[in-house]
Amino acid sequence: MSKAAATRETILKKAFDLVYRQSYQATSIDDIISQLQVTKGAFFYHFRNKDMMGLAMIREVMAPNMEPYMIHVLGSTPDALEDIYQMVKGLLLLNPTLDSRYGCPAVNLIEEMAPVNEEFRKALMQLMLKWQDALEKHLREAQIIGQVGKEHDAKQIAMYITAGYSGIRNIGKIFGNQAYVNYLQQFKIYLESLR
Amino acid sequence: MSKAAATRETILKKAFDLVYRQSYQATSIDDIISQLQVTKGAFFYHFRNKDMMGLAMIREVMAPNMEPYMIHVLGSTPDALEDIYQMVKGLLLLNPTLDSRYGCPAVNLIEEMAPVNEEFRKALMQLMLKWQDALEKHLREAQIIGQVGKEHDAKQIAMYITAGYSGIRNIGKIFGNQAYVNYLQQFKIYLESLR
DNA sequence: TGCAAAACATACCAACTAGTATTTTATGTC
DNA sequence: GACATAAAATACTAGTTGGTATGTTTTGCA
Repeated sequence: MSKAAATRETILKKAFDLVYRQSYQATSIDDIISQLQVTKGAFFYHFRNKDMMGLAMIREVMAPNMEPYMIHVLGSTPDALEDIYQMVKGLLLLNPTLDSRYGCPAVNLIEEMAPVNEEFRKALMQLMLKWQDALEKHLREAQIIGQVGKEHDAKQIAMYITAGYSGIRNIGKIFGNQAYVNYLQQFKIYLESLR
Repeated sequence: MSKAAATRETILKKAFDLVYRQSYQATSIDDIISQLQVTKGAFFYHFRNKDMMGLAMIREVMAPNMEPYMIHVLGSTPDALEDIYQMVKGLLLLNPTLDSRYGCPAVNLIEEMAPVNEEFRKALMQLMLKWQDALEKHLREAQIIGQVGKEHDAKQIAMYITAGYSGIRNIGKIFGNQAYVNYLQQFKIYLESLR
């Protein structure tokens, strides 16, 4: 990787780091560059403005980051519903980069930016669709091999699962990790009802 | 009500209005007062600083506002689970003051402020607890009269329901009202599994 | 009716914001 | 090694922010 590409990448990664803890709008460009050996000239050489940087952050940091935990993890056990349970449990309790206090980077950005910036909304919708589509496909395959009842709507279930995850990320911000533990118990009950 | 109390109230209500659409941190004091016949002197006479106003807004506008739709509505049909379904449906699809684009005022504020301001976190936790406690009580009564299985944990279900609601408010910001309709179908299935 | 306190109005400030204009340095290519 | 361009550094600006200092008006009440 060229030095220029490395500069661009460090900006995006530091931005992601700060945005996760402070929100996008509360993270200033000065915030980002002051924690790196990067000046404002470099920042605006690589990005036309702050929003272009934010969109690049979604596509080049957040999208690749989520794949292993939200998509590739599906298929790691013999049981499809257990896979899904483990995916959510992994995200909530086992992922060392995520903190109940700060929630989920994607959920946070949707909450903050979708209503006020149409380009962010679209980019974040792509992110969420990638997850939902993977879940839907996983559920359909489970229906074929008899692990999930054929009477259920895979697409709807996929959306319901992501909604539940988003929601407990919100509740977790006020009640902490204990909310995750309680949620997972009810989530398990829900998943079992799909067999 | 005294004129001074009225001034205070209009500030809080206009703040709520703007915060709902723009978020708390993106709503400036100038924003609020410029849309009213109120000056900065009046604002800082009634509130020590912006955050004290925000906390007053939670306790004096948001908390009373939520009660009819989130608590008193429980008990309006003969069936406890139908009550809960209608409550969520009412919030998502029938409430004219809420918009899928902007989500739910309480969920938004939790998402934004809980991680960065401990006082906001506590005030919002009280808000959420009031809802969860009402749901829990409602579920316990339903268990006694045989409308909900006694094997279920009412407190956990109450939290799970609020998490689901929070989550679909998030998803709704990117997919719009159609997400609400889909969610409600799955939510109904979940509720029925509790009988 | 007088007067103190409450309620508000006005003018201001220092810190911070995204973004620009201009200059300097690094890098690859012939 | 010359030269063009990419990459980055520096200094600046206009606008916005929460908050303050100080002055004026309104209100309740002795």
